[in-house]
Amino acid sequence: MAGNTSGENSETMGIGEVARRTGLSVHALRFYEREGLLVETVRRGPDGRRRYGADDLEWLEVCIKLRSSGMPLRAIRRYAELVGEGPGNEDERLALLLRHRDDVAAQIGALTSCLDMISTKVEIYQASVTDHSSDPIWAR
Amino acid sequence: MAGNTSGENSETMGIGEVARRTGLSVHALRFYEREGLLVETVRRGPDGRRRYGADDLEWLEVCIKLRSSGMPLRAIRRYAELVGEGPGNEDERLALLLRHRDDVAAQIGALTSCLDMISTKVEIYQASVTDHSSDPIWAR
DNA sequence: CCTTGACCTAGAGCCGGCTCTAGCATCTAC
DNA sequence: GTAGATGCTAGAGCCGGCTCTAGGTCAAGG
Repeated sequence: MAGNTSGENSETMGIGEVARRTGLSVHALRFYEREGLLVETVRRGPDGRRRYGADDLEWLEVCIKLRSSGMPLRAIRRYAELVGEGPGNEDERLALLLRHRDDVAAQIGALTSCLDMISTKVEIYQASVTDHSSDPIWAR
Repeated sequence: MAGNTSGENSETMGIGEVARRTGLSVHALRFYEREGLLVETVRRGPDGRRRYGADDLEWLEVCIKLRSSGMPLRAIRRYAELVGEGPGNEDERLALLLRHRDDVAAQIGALTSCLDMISTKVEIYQASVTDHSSDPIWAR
């Protein structure tokens, strides 16, 4: 059996295992690394293959959350750079996070307003589906 | 003065005016029409130019809300088709809206969880920025 | 030995959703 | 009658974010 495919609690994982655990594709993992999202490039085994540790996994989960909340790769890269530079730039990290927090809050607000509209339409259509006489409602 | 650029309450508007009012670009407006998002193709003036009515504007606002909540153009097109077919397919419109409503709710859920993570980090960094002694915190 | 499977790099390709360009028509105001 | 604004079409281009391909390495197992 090649690699550590089924390694449940191995100290370091191959890229396939990380893909399984994070839900990212191996392609995406290599892509993220090329794009500089990973604080430091992943360590390699003596065979030149990537070996991920638990810390890498944790950081990837952070990246995934940032991405899934719409942070562009550029910004995540910047954050990773700041983290990689070590202590001393907490103010900049904070500023970046605050900006993104506002952004996410705004997204939630916008989505909530969309949800309202959709729910209103849903109610209208539910009425027109159960009660056929309300067909000619001017609903779109 | 060409067109009805400043028409505040004109019965029909040119594409530029609609762009101003919706925030979409004229390019995007023509693009949306080509893509079939507009229920029926926009009426034209005798000069061959698009004339938008208040109903078009309302529909565009719906499209904008659907788009901004992440509904793909394909789905909006489908919804527009259903609306364009007139009464009789309310069940299908409803199904489509319900699917999207679930989707939006899920998005809000995901974003809220991201917001939590970000807020946690914000707190950590706010502490480390005000209180310099907490620098060596293992924060990322 | 040879197959299988996990992994590697470099780089091309793709998809959604616009955005922009070229080249032209029309209208109004000066 | 010409400048400037507004509009038209067809189609090319762009950007972000992956995704996939080609061609190869390496280790274990049968």
